[in-house]
Amino acid sequence: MWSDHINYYGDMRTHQLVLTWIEKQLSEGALSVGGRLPAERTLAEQLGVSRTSVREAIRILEAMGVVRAGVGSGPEAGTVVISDPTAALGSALRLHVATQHLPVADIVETRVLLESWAAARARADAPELEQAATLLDEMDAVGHGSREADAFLALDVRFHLCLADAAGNAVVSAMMGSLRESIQGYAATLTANLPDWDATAQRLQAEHRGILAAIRNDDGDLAAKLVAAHIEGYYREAGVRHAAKS
Amino acid sequence: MWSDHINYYGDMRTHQLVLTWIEKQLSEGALSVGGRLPAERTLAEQLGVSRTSVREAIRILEAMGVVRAGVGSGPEAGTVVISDPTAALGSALRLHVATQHLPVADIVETRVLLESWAAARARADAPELEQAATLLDEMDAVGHGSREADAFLALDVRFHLCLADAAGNAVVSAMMGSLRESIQGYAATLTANLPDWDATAQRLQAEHRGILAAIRNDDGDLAAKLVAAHIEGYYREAGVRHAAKS
DNA sequence: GTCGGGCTGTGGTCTAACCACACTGTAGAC
DNA sequence: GTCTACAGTGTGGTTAGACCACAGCCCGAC
Repeated sequence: MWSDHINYYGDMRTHQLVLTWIEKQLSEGALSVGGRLPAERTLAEQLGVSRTSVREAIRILEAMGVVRAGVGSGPEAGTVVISDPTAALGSALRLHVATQHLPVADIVETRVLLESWAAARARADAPELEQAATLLDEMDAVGHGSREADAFLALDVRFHLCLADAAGNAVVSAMMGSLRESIQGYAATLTANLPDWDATAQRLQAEHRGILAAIRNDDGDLAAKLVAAHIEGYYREAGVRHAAKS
Repeated sequence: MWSDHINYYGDMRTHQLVLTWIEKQLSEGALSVGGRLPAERTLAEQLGVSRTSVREAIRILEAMGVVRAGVGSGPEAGTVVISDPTAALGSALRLHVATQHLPVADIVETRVLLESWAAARARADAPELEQAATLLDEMDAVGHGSREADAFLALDVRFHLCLADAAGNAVVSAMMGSLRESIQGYAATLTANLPDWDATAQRLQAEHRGILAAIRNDDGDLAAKLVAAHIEGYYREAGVRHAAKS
């Protein structure tokens, strides 16, 4: 039966065999986003492995943001193929930050790099800019006080992601989102260091509008400079010495 | 006992509970790189879950490049904490490329972005440059013929990683390595498109030396330009229209 | 026609067992 | 005394089988 096939993969661990099979299906287009994997029991029987091994492979894919598992029956149930690269990169980066082998400073630096590039490259007529403008208005609308800082920051994240999306590079967008996610918990605590949140929020908003205006004026260089200053300024104010490499 | 604790995490899936516990240990420094996780059976008992769930969590960490599992006994055995962000990002990107939701063009573009930045920022006296020079000599030494192209490309990967490391940003290095890995299979087939591999290899080597010289002369801007031209030129010659976004 | 309750198929979890592996220590041969 | 062979021990790797919760579906009672 499939024993020859198994032998070909030799010393590969069982769940890796399942992963290879699924990745092959994806590459060949037999599985695509929105499609559903065979049921775990079915897949196990098809590949001649135990359900446990199939589940381990699916767990990995789930962690990678490639599939989503849902119980029950119906269209929302089963294991369906999605595509959420941000989730994968984000949790990976977060874990490695936890091991303290990825300095937060390097993450901030990379974020500046990616966002500057995105701002410089964003198209002035990108539809994402409309959404970005809406988000800025919402940020103005949130009340004052430290309690509201979280809401402000949540909108801030989406604003920056909109700018990244406007550059039209899915990889850069995903990486930016994951960088942001990986230090989200970190950034949230930073607001406590700020002497005057209201003043900071107003300054950030002014900077946001300056960046948006620069992009809409097709002044990519200016937009990139403003973004870099915006991010670095925030972390510097909150007490992170990230650019002090020397 | 731990039931209160369990209730706190409420609807969290069991393996996520294990993941949370391990990540907490990492954050607190109770576990660090080189350390060993408790044995699977022990951990299962400690956390009050089944070994299955513990294994699923460990599988995810393994896929993320956070741990390495080894059978047997002795210092090399057991589940030990490592830190290989490149592995995580690489396989994640590769999988999403397979779903065709991450265009190869975007990956190449991002690679140009990151490598240009790294070249511009690399220190002229970085020790990694020595290694890079050695790699160039080795590339010269490999024989001609398409059979040797693989060996050449393998050294080429390491050369570019050296340059990235010279910039001193772990996140950028990891992302670069993962980008390269995610399209490795893709890039290998590209050489078949080349009309004259020997000529291409010689040109690449000349460009490599030019880049290295620029970095050593502290001419970051030139190095960045050369790197961008180097990468884009290769893919263009091999038949990838990646910059043709318009 | 509407409501209720089983039926079915999905992932989620657990238990218990076995295997392969690599070291470790000890008993025996020399 | 030293070396060798081998059983012991602890590790991850894998499997089978069972049970649960969930969500949709279908059919019968009313």
